[in-house]
Amino acid sequence: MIDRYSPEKIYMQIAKAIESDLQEGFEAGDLYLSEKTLTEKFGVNRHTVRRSIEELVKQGVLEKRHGFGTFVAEKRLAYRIKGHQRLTEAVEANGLSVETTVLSKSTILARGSIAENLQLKNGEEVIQVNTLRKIDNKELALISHFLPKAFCPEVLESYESGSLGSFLINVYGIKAKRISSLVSSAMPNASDNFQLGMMGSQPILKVKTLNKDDVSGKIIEYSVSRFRSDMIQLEILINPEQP
Amino acid sequence: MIDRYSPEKIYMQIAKAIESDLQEGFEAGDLYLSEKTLTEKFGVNRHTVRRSIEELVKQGVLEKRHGFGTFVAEKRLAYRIKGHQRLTEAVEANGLSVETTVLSKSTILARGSIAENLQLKNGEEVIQVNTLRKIDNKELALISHFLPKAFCPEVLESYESGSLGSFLINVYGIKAKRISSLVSSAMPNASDNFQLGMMGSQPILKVKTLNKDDVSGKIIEYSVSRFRSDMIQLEILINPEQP
DNA sequence: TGCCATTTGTTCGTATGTATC
DNA sequence: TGATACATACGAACAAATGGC
Repeated sequence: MIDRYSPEKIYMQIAKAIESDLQEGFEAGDLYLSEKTLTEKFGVNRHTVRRSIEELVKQGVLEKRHGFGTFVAEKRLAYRIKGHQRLTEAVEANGLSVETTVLSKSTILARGSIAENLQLKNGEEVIQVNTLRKIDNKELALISHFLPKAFCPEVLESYESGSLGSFLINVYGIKAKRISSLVSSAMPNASDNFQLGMMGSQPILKVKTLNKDDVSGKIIEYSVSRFRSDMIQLEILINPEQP
Repeated sequence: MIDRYSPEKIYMQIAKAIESDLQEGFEAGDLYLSEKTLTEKFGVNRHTVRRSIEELVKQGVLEKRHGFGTFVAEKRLAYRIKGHQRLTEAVEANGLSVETTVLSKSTILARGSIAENLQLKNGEEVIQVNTLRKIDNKELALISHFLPKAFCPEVLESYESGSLGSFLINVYGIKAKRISSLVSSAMPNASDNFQLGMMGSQPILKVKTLNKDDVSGKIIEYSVSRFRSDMIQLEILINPEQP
């Protein structure tokens, strides 16, 4: 099963063997074989097996839980978010509902990129709201919203759940419209990993969004969203109605 | 220096120690201490040092080269690509030039997502061109272009370098216009890593783009770009000229 | 060219810690 | 509490890549 004289590293040979093994007798969510079992099956050291599993975890094929075992990773659908839609609208267009949890609310002082994006002076008060979005009971995104406090102080007191976009419409009659997004990709930090239920081996898609009041044109929200990359694709349509 | 009775793992203590060490006496690009030196400095096993370095590589703080050593990672600028621009235009707008290398050209038969996106039947001939884009002599992106062979067979024979967009203008008088992009994030495979000069610990930003002929409206190119996430941010402006 | 020292990469062995059920 | 499984750490040896001589 293992060719010790091959130029291909043993841990890579095992990783490939496990991958084809998975396609034959395992389904997503199944508990996979223990390190000990694999060690005996392939006749190698436990560290070598661990190295193989590490590769597959990095590829998103397997997931591990300390003290319990190794699983076959769930294959997740990718949701398409159209450029001009807000997250909630886009997902609901797919017939799914988004569950929003407010993780924290606080007042901070504007500085750096937040001040710059909201067009505020350093030191002006900003409301920060952190929310977790779930679809189908699976963590999808962590969003940090930043709003000028002078503009919508009620958010700090009254916003508890649901779409922040809807809240702004209901309370202020303001329809936030996205004017630009900055998309990048990065590895999640420990806190992101924890809150998104990730294993640390998959990247996140980071989207910084600027929303303005559709009527006055004033910037009312800057947000930083961190999406699980295994659950989302952003679809960007370039000026679809223009000649 | 190391507290063996702390609940914090030794490799994490060392990772933090190295990180502050870097801020004091090292600059980006510097060769860092060898594993052997660190082993002696911290009085731990080499595996433990390697585990610490692994963390920092994952964070993008350090980079390694087999047989040579460990480096302090370069801090790279993020280039902003506006939604409606082609890559070459956008980067040149920043006063930089893009170097294009054609890695391979071949004819393949349309199937799956390629057939679907180019609106071709399964089995129709498609030209695939793989290119590497560099800025400032640094690898930025790998792009796989797919074009219907019936439409532009000359690409296979004559396209050797430079922007593919310019080639299409020069030879056919056709201005390709991007109509949609699908953005996602993933870990690179071994080949991507190699060609982009990456170390395997950083994600890539994947952009699937559909381009049509501005005049006839016919779809003429489908491309899949893999950007180094440490060098690029995509800037998306949503219908900027509309009310 | 080839050899050598250095450095990172892989593999084995062993022991102990920690989480889960 | 005990059994099982993954996590951390130490020690040793050899492989593979690099750069200099």
